[in-house]
Amino acid sequence: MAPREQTLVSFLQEAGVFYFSGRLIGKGEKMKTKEQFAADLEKQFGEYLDRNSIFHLIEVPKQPEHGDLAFPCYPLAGKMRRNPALIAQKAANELETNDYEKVEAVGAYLNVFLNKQQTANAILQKIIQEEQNYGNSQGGQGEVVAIDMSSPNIAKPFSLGHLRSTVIGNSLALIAEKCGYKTVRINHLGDWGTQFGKLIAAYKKWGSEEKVKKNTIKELLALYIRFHEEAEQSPELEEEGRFWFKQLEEGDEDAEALWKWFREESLREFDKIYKLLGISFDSDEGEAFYNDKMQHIIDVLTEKQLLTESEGAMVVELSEDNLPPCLIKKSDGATLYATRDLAAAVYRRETYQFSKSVYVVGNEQSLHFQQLKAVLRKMDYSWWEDIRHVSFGMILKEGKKMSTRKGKVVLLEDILQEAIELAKNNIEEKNPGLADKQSVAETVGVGAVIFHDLKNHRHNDIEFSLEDMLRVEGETGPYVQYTFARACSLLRKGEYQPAADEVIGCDLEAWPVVKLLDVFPTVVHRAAEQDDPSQIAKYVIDLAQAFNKYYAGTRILEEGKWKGQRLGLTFAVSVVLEEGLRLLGITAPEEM
RNA sequence: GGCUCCAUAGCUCAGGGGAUAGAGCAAUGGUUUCCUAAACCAUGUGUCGCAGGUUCGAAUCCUGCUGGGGCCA
Repeated sequence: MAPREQTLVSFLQEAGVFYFSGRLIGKGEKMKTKEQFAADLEKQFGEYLDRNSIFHLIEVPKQPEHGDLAFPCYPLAGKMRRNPALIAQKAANELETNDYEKVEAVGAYLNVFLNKQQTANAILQKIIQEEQNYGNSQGGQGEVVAIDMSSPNIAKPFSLGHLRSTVIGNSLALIAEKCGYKTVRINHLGDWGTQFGKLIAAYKKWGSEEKVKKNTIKELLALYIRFHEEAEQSPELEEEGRFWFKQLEEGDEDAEALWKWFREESLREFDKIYKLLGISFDSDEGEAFYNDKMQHIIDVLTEKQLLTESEGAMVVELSEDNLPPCLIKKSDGATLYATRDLAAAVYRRETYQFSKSVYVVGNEQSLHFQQLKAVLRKMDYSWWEDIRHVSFGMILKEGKKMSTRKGKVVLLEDILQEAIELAKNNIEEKNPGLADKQSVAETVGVGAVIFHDLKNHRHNDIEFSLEDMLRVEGETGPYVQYTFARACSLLRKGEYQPAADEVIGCDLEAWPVVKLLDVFPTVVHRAAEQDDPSQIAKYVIDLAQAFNKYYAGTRILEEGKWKGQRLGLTFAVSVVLEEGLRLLGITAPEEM
């Protein structure tokens, strides 16, 4: 276990939160009840199982008719040499029933039903008091997480792969912040490489300033493609490209001015997307930034005698790690990705003093990151362990990797615009009186695209489907947003005022909702531990489904003694849905 | 060839030792004089890729195999 995680665990334990076998149980009534249940069982079975083992065995049944907590008696059967069903039966009879609503033996299981009034009141009060701070923790206090995310290539379209990196990285940052960490979002732009030599050459031949200004990415991409097409006929073009890259490397004014200009214009276009996504960065120091920081790396490697020569190139041998050698310098003296990333890692460590450095980069680069860590370890940087490659699957088209070539790419910006357009049509159709239609449409359209990306585990490849991305019904972002908007509408119409001292009860219909609300902090922790935003996306769907079911069956605004309580529940749901969406980087509109 | 990831309903995916394997989409039918129908309800579907092993118990853990993706030479 990494040191950082140890601090987290010990902190949580101090705070009264308990951590058992990777499962984090939030502080609160339910946990106390689980503890209590374990203690009660220990009284009966202490000579066969200790309390900790009992606690482990207790589970939350999938079927509600099996109660809120359950204890399987199979393990006892072996030790006691008795039929497990009989053990369960006997335990049910002997268990003090006044602490629980109901205790039941079903087969080998001992099922326990909690006191709904009491439990619900505790959970709902907590949420009503804490509001958006519900689920916060302080495990990362004083620590910094650096997150390498997005990192598109200059002069190329913003691909869907970069979208994944962007939204996953942003969500991980938000989750880390909720756990008390400081974060640094780094946009490691692909702004260097031989392709810029080619681009400069192509621009000098065929480019137009006006066109590039008007439509930067498309124009630059067209120039790049034309360069490759023409180079097939006239190979001397390649030579020209190399010449201009050399000029660029040597600081030729003309070349540098063009490069800077390409970079700025591209960034300006990317910013439109980032603005729509609601994401900003703390640093956009890309590959070029490390040009003057690589020699230092080579010096250190040389000094530590880690470099070996292989076919004219300089490499770090990693056979002891069962890895191929890491190329540091090519035979022509040019440095490589690895060298640049080493320089970046060192720079980030010195600049941010991170306790964790995360790279949200595709699966296909996992070997590269293994090598990076191995080399850092050999360089005696103790923090090599704090580097984490958070990988994700690819976007596929017809089962294959999407090709960026030939200009036949789907532009993210077009997808976003289409999603927004669709949302706008829906508003016109369903809620034409809505104020601020455009901004709600943006929120919902963008929400659909982000949620679609985050709802499944990062590791899975995604088959590209515009239809799926734009879907707004079922397990989607707009579904959750809609549920939130409905809850807000109820609170407005019911003129809900939070009353901290009011006791909030719970009927049978609301119980599944309450149980889900209780579990939110646990879900946030799991998402943080596993670097997995999909945990939160799935949770928020579950909660929305549970609330919609409740809504369909119960008249929340009906006058009467329970109205205030139903609104209290509605408020708690709205708080958690909004916060859950926020952690995914999605805004929840109050009306839609 | 080496390393790695994946395989669950027609499709997209949950579930990561325990009770009858679940959602969404798609299909069909129903629900609005009533809190936003982007909703809710009902109906059908499974050799959990194959074969062994561990266990009282395996979709879940281990090994092997098959098929697919990716990375490296």
